Amino acid sequence: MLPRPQGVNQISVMKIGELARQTGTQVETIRYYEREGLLSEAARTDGNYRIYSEAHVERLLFIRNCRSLDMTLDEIRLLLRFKDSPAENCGAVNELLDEHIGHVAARIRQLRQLERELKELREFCRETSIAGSCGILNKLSRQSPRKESTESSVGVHVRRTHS
Amino acid sequence: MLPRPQGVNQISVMKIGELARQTGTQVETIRYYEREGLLSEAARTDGNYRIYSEAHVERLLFIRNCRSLDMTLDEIRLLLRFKDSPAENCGAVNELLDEHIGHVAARIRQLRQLERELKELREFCRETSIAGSCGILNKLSRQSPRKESTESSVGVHVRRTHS
DNA sequence: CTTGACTCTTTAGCCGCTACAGGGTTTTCA
DNA sequence: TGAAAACCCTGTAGCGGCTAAAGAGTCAAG
Repeated sequence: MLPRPQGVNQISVMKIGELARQTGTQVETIRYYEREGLLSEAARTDGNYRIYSEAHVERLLFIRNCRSLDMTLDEIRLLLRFKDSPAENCGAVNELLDEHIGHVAARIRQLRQLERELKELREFCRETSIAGSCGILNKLSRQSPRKESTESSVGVHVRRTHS
Repeated sequence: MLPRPQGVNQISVMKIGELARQTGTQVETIRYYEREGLLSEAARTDGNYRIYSEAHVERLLFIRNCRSLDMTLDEIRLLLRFKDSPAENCGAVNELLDEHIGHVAARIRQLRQLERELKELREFCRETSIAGSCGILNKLSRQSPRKESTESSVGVHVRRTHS
């Protein structure tokens, strides 16, 4: 029923695995986006397999692009709404992007400060010794926790360090 | 039975709310740390209330210090183990800190790159127009998603932009 | 006809909390 | 003294953005 998937392009109807391959997305992530309403519900084959076209590739690439720019799914949802109504004014798109840039910049400032503090802390134990007299452990015990910068308490919407 | 909490210090036995106040921690967070084994199980009053001493204040401040330096609970667990066995060599403490500094530095580099890309993207729609011809939306549709830097795919353990 | 690759749905887990709901205990104040 | 308020308890669910796994169905090749 469906043309069988080839290694390369020219296919315009495909199953989820091929969509995943063409966009560098995991299959589960695609289904997740569908549940979240970023992708509309796909048509199905007789065997209940989702089927996609080039249009889905484009839309998913859009989403993945936005994600690789660290936008939230909510932000992406908004952008998609504009993409879907091309007659509207795109001022809000610019606004969203400017805000997002602001968040990234704020997070960079936070992390720079954090880096300074960590390096300062590291200086407290230049030489390896026993834990009981380790300058780092002692410093960590005594300092009072610095409060998060005003920026972040104000809701910078920028995540922390670890992944 | 317990001396009643005063606005200021000198109290050495307290309930969870006072510990929370003295350390700037939420009550639920303290109970969470206990569940996670960062704080040992607290003694209880007749009425089943947790009771804490100065030692707990110190330990919790240590934890909150580490958290404000964006360490994971796993990292903190390791540091606490060293704190609890003062005879051991603290080389691993230095190592952990160096690694953590590396992660923060890597995340800063990633975010700088991200900032550059976002600003570049922003240039595609200098003037507000209609969404159908918005340079930003068009660019996002066409570009193929840049892969995350090798650093992050290698497991930099550094979170993304939003919070 | 079997094997194996693919797909389906549902559910749970990751991290570090945070926020309930629905109770019990203690303190305060009239 | 008694009622209300403030505090505490346990247990469970939710946040975001996936990821993984269980258990079953579908389909194409040899």
